[in-house]
Amino acid sequence: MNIGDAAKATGLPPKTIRYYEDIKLVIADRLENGYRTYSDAHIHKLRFVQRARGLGFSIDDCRALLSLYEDRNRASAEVKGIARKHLRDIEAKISELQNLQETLSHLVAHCAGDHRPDCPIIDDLAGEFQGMPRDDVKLH
Amino acid sequence: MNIGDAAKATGLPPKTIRYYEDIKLVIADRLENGYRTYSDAHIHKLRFVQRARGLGFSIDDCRALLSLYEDRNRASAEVKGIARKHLRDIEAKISELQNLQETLSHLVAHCAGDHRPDCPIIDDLAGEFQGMPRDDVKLH
DNA sequence: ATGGGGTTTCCAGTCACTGGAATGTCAAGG
DNA sequence: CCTTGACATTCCAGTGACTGGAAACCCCAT
Repeated sequence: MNIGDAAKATGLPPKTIRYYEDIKLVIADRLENGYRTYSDAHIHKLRFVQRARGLGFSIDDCRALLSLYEDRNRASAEVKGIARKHLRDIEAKISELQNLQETLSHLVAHCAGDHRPDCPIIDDLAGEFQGMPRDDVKLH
Repeated sequence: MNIGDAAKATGLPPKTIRYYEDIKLVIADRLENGYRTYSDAHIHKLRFVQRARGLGFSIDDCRALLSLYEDRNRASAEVKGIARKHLRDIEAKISELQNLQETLSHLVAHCAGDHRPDCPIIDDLAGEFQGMPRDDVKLH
């Protein structure tokens, strides 16, 4: 199985598979002609990485998870630790984005969005509130 | 006002301010000795960009918003358009992250997280469900 | 004149790829 | 046997938005 078939089997682009080899994440065997060749075990690992990336794990997380995956004697606590940390990151990101969403949707709601130049969005970005006049900005 | 004071006034690191000049976002004047010098108008623009970036607008968005900010005759509709698109992006990102969160928190909840090797997180990443045995993965 | 802090430029690195160029290999068809 | 086309290889560069570091320059106080 060479790289094109591996790409079809995993859904990863060939470029990405080569990249994963470059960074020593999943290393293929080579045929005599120099072509990469993929066994079922390789395909499994690539799919594993693909799923982990799809869940937003970093490449370094994937590296750790992959080595835990290959270790029959690992403790599940290690895996859970990585996953929990990632979950916390996701939750932090969500609430950060929700704050942005709230701010932005207020701004958008209060902007007439017509031909007139008055715009609360711009005013907010400029740091003016309650109709404070804007400093005259000199354009050069 | 040179770059260090501009940094203090805006909260942006000097490196970032230089970078913004590099990409022609906010261009300082120069003193005879080659030092950048910042007027109040420059500071306003930098703060404007900082706020917009803080709301997650891309540099390209910032560029557009900044030129609208400088245009007294702009229509607020343009600004609203940019902000609404950004809001849609944020909302999409939030729901994507919420899906991840749900999946991951289920997985974490079902993982014993102890010394034993059985781990539903790894099993899921490996693509196995309902206790299907894992293919023997040959390690090399 | 010396020291310390600020400033300049330029180059490289981050993360996880992605695009493109130049070259090499293989199987099928004429 | 030769060509064609689809695949493969490597290497280099670019993405976004900075950030770190090196070498050199400038200014002010002692």
